[in-house]
Amino acid sequence: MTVEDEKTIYKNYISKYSIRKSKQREKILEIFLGSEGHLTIQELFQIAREKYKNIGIATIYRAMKIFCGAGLAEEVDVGDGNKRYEHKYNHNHHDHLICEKCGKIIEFSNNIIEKIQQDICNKLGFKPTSHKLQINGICKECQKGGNL
Amino acid sequence: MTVEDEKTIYKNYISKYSIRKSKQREKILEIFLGSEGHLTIQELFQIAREKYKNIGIATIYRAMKIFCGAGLAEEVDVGDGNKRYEHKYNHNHHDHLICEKCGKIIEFSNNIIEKIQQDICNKLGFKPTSHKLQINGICKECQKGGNL
DNA sequence: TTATAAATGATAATGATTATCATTATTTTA
DNA sequence: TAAAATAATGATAATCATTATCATTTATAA
Repeated sequence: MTVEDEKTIYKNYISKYSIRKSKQREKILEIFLGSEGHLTIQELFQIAREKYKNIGIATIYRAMKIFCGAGLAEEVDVGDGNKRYEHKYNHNHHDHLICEKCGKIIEFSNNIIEKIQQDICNKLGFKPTSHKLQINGICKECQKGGNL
Repeated sequence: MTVEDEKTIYKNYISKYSIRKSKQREKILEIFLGSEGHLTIQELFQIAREKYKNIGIATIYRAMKIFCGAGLAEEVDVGDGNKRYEHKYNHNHHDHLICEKCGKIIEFSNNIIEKIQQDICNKLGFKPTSHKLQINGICKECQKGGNL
């Protein structure tokens, strides 16, 4: 079961770096693992508040940073001024289509694009560590006027 | 001469939208047109201050927004928390390699990548309005330890 | 179990951007 | 051309996401 794998990765990570465990952080991990999509800090905070009345937003920030370090989460910046987080473990690299009307994020991936990027880097002697491709536009549903 | 073309575009644009002319904004336009690279608001502000002692930073923000509207400038967000501006007139679309050490921005473009993006959008019924591809990494010079 | 040091929650600080507003400058029009 | 109308400016307050601080709580090691 994937969630168990991810929890194991988390446990190994905090053990390796002498990070102490905390009930709050484990609750945040559960919320994150149980979520789909690309949640913002604010969204995670609101969900966490329902389950842990006094949790502070700083704890969400701190936890997500740790999950990113552990390879479980990845920041996604769609340019709306909010950091978002998506699952990274067992998820292949992908790119994003972002609907400017409804905010929906559609994932896609393409091997040829990846390959060309590698070639370009090789040619320039540039050592890539990460890359992102975002296409902004209007999704199929919103073109029909579905989401106004 | 390209700069003259751009000034003409600017004049036509402000005329069309009943935007009044201002010495400050014209100075900012000159600085922007005379610059290479991808300047931030702060950088533009500092240069403008040298030539126009009392200019306010809000005026830089306002001017760059107008230049974007006129199709002369385009915002570039490399994820460092600062908006940057590059020339748009007579510049084909291109993507960016960003060096994580020295901050250098290298431009590139590739027709095949563009074509594949179109195909993906067509397949999904997604109507693209813009897109950006950024590759982060270490540039050739910094790999040699040149920029530490 | 006690000493230690990390984690938390509240909130202050930061930094980029936007809004506000009195003043100045540009246009319009009489 | 002069006066009226209104946009632009500069200073600065407001906003908003994120980070830092710090007293208190909690987890771990001795």
